[in-house]
Amino acid sequence: MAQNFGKGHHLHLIDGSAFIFRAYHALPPLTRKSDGLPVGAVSGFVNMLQRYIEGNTGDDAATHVAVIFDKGSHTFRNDMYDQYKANREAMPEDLRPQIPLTRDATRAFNIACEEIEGFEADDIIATLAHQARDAGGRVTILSSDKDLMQLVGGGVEMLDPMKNKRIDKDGVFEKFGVGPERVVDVQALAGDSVDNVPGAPGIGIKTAALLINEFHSLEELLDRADEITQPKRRQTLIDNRAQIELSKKLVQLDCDMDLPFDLDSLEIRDPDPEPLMAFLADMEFRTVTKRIADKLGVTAPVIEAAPAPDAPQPEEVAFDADAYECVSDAAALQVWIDRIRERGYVAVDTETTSLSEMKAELVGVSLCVEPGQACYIPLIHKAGKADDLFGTDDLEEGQMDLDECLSLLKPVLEDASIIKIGQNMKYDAKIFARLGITVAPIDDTMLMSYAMHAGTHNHGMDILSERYLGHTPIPIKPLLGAGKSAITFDRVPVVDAVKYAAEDADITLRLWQLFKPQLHTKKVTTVYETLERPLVPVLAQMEMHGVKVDRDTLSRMSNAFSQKMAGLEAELYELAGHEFNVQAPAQVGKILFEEMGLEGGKKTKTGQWSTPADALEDLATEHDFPARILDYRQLAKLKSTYTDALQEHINPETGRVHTSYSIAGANTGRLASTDPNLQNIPVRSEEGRRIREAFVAEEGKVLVALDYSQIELRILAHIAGIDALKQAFKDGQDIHAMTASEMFDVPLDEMTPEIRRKAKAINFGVIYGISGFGLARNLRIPRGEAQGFIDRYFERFPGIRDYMDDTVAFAKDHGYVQTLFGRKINTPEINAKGPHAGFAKRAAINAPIQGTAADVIRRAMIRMPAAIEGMPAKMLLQVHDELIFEVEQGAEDKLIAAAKDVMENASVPAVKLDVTLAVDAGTGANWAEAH
DNA sequence: ACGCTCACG
DNA sequence: GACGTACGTGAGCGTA
Repeated sequence: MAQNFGKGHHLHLIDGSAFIFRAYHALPPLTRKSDGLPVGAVSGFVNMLQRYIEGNTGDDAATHVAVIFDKGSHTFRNDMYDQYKANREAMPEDLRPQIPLTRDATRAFNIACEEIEGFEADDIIATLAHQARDAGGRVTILSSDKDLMQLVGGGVEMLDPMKNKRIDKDGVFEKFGVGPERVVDVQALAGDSVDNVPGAPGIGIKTAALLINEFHSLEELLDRADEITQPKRRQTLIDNRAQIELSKKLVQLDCDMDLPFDLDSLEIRDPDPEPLMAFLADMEFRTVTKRIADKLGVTAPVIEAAPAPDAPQPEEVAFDADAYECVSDAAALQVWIDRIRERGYVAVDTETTSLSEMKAELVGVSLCVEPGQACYIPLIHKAGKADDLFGTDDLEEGQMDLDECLSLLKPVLEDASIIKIGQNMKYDAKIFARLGITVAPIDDTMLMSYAMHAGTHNHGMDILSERYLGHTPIPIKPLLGAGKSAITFDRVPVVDAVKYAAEDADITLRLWQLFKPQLHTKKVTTVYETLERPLVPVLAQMEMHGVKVDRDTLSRMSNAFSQKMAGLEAELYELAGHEFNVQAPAQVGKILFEEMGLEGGKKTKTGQWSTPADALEDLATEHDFPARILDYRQLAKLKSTYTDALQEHINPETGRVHTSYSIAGANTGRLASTDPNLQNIPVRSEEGRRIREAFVAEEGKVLVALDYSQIELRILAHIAGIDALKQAFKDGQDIHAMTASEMFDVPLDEMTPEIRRKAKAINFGVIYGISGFGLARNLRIPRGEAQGFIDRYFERFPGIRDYMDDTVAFAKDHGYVQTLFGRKINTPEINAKGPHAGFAKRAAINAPIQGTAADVIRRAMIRMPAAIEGMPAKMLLQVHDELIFEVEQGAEDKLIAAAKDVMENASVPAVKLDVTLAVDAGTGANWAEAH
């Protein structure tokens, strides 16, 4: 039979099961309205197929494609080994009925869908890949399954759809340490716990690769096993020969199956709209049906609305960008304002010329009062085209006058009886504040999501919309472009802006309707209302105020650094004997470990030499070169990240630096500071600390810094109930010295700095979920000794061990951990197997401690404006356990008394701690002095 | 865009 | 000696 498939053709093989499981885990458990059939995974699967089809263009586009599925649970491998895949978890109940639907979905898209009883999908993929390769075509396998890596090579590649990463021969080598043709040999030795392939006990991928590379093949290795030098390894291979040979058969894919179809039958076909629409309508997917209908240029079928539920469901109204209204005069806006007053709430979104609120100009405002009913009010869109070099700055016709719009909106935005809903409302509130409007009261969908979902995903609008509304928002990129040719939003034509901007308000309103009741069922309403939402106006004020930074001080330091760096550079070239890029770790590593021949060099996972500071420090005791590299790096860091970059952030209008705090950035409840990050200004080194001298108080004022002393250890003492620690804090003792005394049986008056240093490291280690390895590395002591310290610590403070065990157990039970104030931090990875496991455990142990400390300072910040009202003082910055104020000279004592009181009592009345919270204060003309 | 390195609590 | 490890962040640089 003549076959057409050959050179120039490109076959895509999609691992269907992988798609299904990803779809299942990525989406909430959606059900079909009419009968409650679970369809979440089908919906995700359909979306992934649609996205795949849309993305299949360009040079890599497939000419042939098939989705390959497993069929039946019993395969020829079970006949060889009855334990094969025996420890697989059963398929979730609500996924099982969706499996056949994914086949239907594939066929509905007119994509070939293949499965064969008694074989795994991997075998079909292997056979097809070989056939296509032999015919001279290209093959891409869309999967991240390492079992398929044996197929790579000769025109066959893999594509990890999750990371969008192509895996070629080099990629396989990275994973297995051998080429694709020896992958099965390595797998046979290493075994696989997921598939329950036994392999050789005690041998993993690393050792297996070593052996195979030495003996060239598994067969030769087994025949010559007696030549292996390590006695234990030799015996293992001799004893387990049969098991290893069986393992190889289990992992070896069958690439020579008799297939009842040929490659030509997989040629790409356009979807047939009729059956596709019928399938989607049957699944009752409203949004995706409409989107695909638009793509295909057909009318979407009408999907019957579900029988009336108690509350209007957000997803009942399809998104329709053409339905949004462009408001261009006062009369039209008044209609919207009447509707807002009628309802008592409105979703608001602003469009501006910049992401930086202190520079951004308001370009337009969107409003939404009901799902699907949104408008956009364009204000200053320019008429000139973006690519028109002589583009005029004349305004486009049909826009509202800015002042007129604001004067109409102001009473609504400030009306105490109308809730203004936003996604990241701090941004919009600052834009309005600069225009004289104080937006209140507010709700914020980003913060609602953070209160419910911290730890599971981020809280940007795109991700929330996709996850919880099943709708992909219109992307901004095509409107603005990217890179150098990017334009600002005021250059976007009004017709396009309306669709994009109004949709954002629409999405925000729908998310609000969905999230609001969920806050109650997830029991985080109090967290949202007392720890998240009230922080918005407080942070907005701090950010707008900014901190004064002295440009001359920074500029002088930059120059001094430049000179020193030039000197060091010359010295380094001399030492190396040639010029090189001092800032490129790969080149530094090459000089150290190849040219100079130093020992102990490690490589990173990308195969480059690794040159972190601690490794260089060890080498610096013997050699000048690494010492000078360290000197250079410190200066380069200080100059580029601080003395140079900070100058760029001085706002020309205010002369101050305005950071932005993200409330929902860190999973634990901590804030994060960006643009610039003012939470990592140097302090630990003398040279770096001087940068804080550039953070100054205004003429006639001083800076005041107030910081919690040992707050995390105090919280640990409370949560874990460690009486000795509590007592020490009560007595105002040196906590690390006390720990050292307990552990090493040294009386306090005989304490040495060295012993205290060890105890301090252990105290911190405990907060981070201590491990012998980590402590050993930190203290640079042997691992056994470190483990000994930890054992001793747990012996003296048994409550700590209990806290750790209980916390991990709680996380495994509930999928989250909690702070003392009820903040939930989700721990989706806690039941993971493998290297992920330890990571998740330590994060779970740390989160309640770090998170409670974060809650405490949040409460203090929220109460601060009222406590210092009337004082000539402003709160400027937060650095996790520290607050920085600017206050008129003479008023500092009064401020310190008031602010300290708020901070020390921040936990009450919600939580009464067994330990007191102590706050240290400092003042000065600049931050270095105040700290 | 991503990995490495390093600044902070 | 199977694997990789202290917790939480953001920014600048080099390399692809």
